[in-house]
Amino acid sequence: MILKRKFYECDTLKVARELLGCFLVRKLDKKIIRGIITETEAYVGEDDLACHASKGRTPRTEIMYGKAGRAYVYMIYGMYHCLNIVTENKDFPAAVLIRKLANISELKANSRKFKKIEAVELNGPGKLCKFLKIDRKLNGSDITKKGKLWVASPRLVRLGRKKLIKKNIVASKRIGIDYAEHCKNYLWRFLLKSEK
DNA sequence: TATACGATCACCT
DNA sequence: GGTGATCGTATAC
Repeated sequence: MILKRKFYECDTLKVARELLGCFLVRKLDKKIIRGIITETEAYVGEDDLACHASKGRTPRTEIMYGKAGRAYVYMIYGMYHCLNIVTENKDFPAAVLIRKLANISELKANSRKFKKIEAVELNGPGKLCKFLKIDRKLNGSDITKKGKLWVASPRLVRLGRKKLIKKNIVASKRIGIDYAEHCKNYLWRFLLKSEK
């Protein structure tokens, strides 16, 4: 089931946690690629010095002030892109950075089922965007509709998987934000431990 | 117009 | 542990 706008319109830390275990799905010309989200980070409001919106509204951060459930994609270090999903209410800037995907699989045009791609590991926002061909053309696109990019909950959620995931979430400090003063110590990075 | 630097990654020692 | 690649963005002039 595709995640609806309402899912993203609430507390960013909650959304960051609940995205763990969900599928990120990318539709390309000739195939669909998906993976399970296993690492996220929350960036919340102008008071969060690590959040791009800490400097207020700019052309770049405007998307974070918009409605929830849309993609915020930006270029970093001149060579990589990062994918975020906008959360919370209009005019409150917040988003969840998608950092890692596991169990990458693809559905080819002439096939009926997803096939796991063993060789690929998308551990890191830059690598993830590169493999899924996510760049700034997708900035602002609606994640709550089956277009080029969306998020779906795993089928087993109703059978108790949700509780299992909750028990396996680890919180830690966010990566690469040493400049963010006291905010760098917030435990706003969430990882899904291996369920083995 | 000029400059400094980053929500990264691969490669080096 | 450290560094370079590479360019959009914010900020200073």
